[in-house]
Amino acid sequence: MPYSNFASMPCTLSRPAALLGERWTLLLLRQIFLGTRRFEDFQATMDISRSVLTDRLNVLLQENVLKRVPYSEDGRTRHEYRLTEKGRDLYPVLMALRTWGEKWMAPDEEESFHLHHRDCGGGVRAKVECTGCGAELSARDVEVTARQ
Amino acid sequence: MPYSNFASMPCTLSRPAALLGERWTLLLLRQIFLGTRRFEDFQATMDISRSVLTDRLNVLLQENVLKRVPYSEDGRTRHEYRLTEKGRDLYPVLMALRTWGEKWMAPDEEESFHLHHRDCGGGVRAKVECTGCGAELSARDVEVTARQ
DNA sequence: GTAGCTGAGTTCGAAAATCGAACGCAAGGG
DNA sequence: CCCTTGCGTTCGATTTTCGAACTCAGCTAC
Repeated sequence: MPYSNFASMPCTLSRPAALLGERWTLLLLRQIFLGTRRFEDFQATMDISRSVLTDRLNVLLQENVLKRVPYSEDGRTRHEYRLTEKGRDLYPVLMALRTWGEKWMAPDEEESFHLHHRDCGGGVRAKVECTGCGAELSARDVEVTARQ
Repeated sequence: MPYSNFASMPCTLSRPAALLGERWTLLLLRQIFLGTRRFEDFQATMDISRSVLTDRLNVLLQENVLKRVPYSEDGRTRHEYRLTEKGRDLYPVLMALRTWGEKWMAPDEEESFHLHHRDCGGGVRAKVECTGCGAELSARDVEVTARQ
């Protein structure tokens, strides 16, 4: 099976993993969550090649993670890339990566940006929770019943 | 900046994103969390090319996400790939992908495997939480203070 | 009106990553 | 011995990515 076929696998983990597991896609989403919206700005801040950037943006548009929104500047109409609701819902994925990165890849390093809850100023952390009892879960607390 | 340089960026989100954003890596981790441990089994279930599989396993070994553990079978010593504590801590990342996949990529589809909390039988869900007040957070509840 | 600038891509040859198939190798079994 | 198994390595062909140049539309200045 080529990599691209995972995009159509009947598995709710494989398909997101294949989509976000393409080179640049996670880094592009990071940049978007940090507020970048325009082609030129992605290109400048990430130093990605323009053709690959075009491709990744188009994939995310097609998946309805991003939308192109027109706006005016100097009387000219341009477009910017913004998250859809589906895209905004990827926030836990990015935060899970960051929570992991803070714990395991930067023990005594300054964060390059700081996040806090608007309402109370608290920090931000991703976690896995039981929908039944509300307990926080680790891999070992969870049983897998495979169907394939 | 080439893609690989993100591996040394001083950002606790970029570096995990660059590591897990390599092709196959997320799918490989999925397979590991589902219990696959041996080279041949990865190769068979994912149909990844052997050389790339070798490379990805080595990267994850080097990052200390996986460890090679000897075991005996038929009196022969072999090795299997298992998660370290650092690796097990990636669980929220995978669960965040799955939570997203269930909501947005499979509205009326059977799950290909089922997960439940050993203790109470409940379902599993990833979320982002405020470390101050404990509220569940979405992207819009969080303020970013960039330092770069 | 025409020359230049700017944002947003497109094109294309070179370089890197991935693929698949064959090969290597060590340990056991027959 | 020769065969099998698990686990890789090697290598030539294909696919992706890279980087630099090119295009194009809509202003802005002259």
